[in-house]
Amino acid sequence: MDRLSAIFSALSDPTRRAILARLSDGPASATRLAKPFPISQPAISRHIKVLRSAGLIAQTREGQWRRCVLKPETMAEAADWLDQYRKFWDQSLTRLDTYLTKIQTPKKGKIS
Amino acid sequence: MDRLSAIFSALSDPTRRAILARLSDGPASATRLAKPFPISQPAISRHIKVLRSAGLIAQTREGQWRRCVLKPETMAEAADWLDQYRKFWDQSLTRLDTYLTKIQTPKKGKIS
DNA sequence: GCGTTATATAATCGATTTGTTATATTCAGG
DNA sequence: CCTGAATATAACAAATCGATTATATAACGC
Repeated sequence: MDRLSAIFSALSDPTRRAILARLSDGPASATRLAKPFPISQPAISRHIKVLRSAGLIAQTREGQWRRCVLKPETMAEAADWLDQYRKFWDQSLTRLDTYLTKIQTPKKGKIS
Repeated sequence: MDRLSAIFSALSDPTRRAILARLSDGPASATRLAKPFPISQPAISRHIKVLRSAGLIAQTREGQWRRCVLKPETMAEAADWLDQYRKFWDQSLTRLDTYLTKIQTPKKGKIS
């Protein structure tokens, strides 16, 4: 699977998004991540594996447990893709487009 | 399926992302959307259905064909979710931030 | 109405996903 | 070493996905 598909696919599960949300408060072990969820430990382990395969988190062995941390640069890849479309919904950003258009066409008249 | 999951899931397929990319150039019929792809018409029809169910596109009957258009506000929902995490990766400035910084400090200087 | 075009739906198939329980691995501490 | 905690893996079942072919629906032009 291509990288972007893996990222979006990993994000398409509410449990995994909740795990990411938890990790935005700081690193945590898999056991701690599992706590809020009514599913088994192996199920969480697989969710973690999906997130790791997509590059959204990293795990480092730390003695007995494994510390999970966010890899935000991977989320940025998804955000960058979506940003291609930002101009279609975010009128306020047309300020930027206007600015860029201006500097690209320094003296000529209408920008429209 | 919850809305955000449906959106990310719809975005997790390269064919569907290509369809959205094509629609960013303007509305198109299903047949026209299908043209670049080596898969059957029903397969495209289902991809369109997935995108429509997620709210990423809309279709309006237009005589014999159906006009597909982007619904960018739905993409904004995914972008908004990701933006919660932007602070984790975006230490430096985005283009917009750079622009806003520039106009806030009109003194000029290095463009780099 | 008829044939053509555009599109959706149904039936089906194989691959993937998500959960389960059971078991293995790996480390810490006595 | 042995026990227990933390985590991964295996084996399996049910659900979903993405593709196919065949068929249905709806509108157009004659």
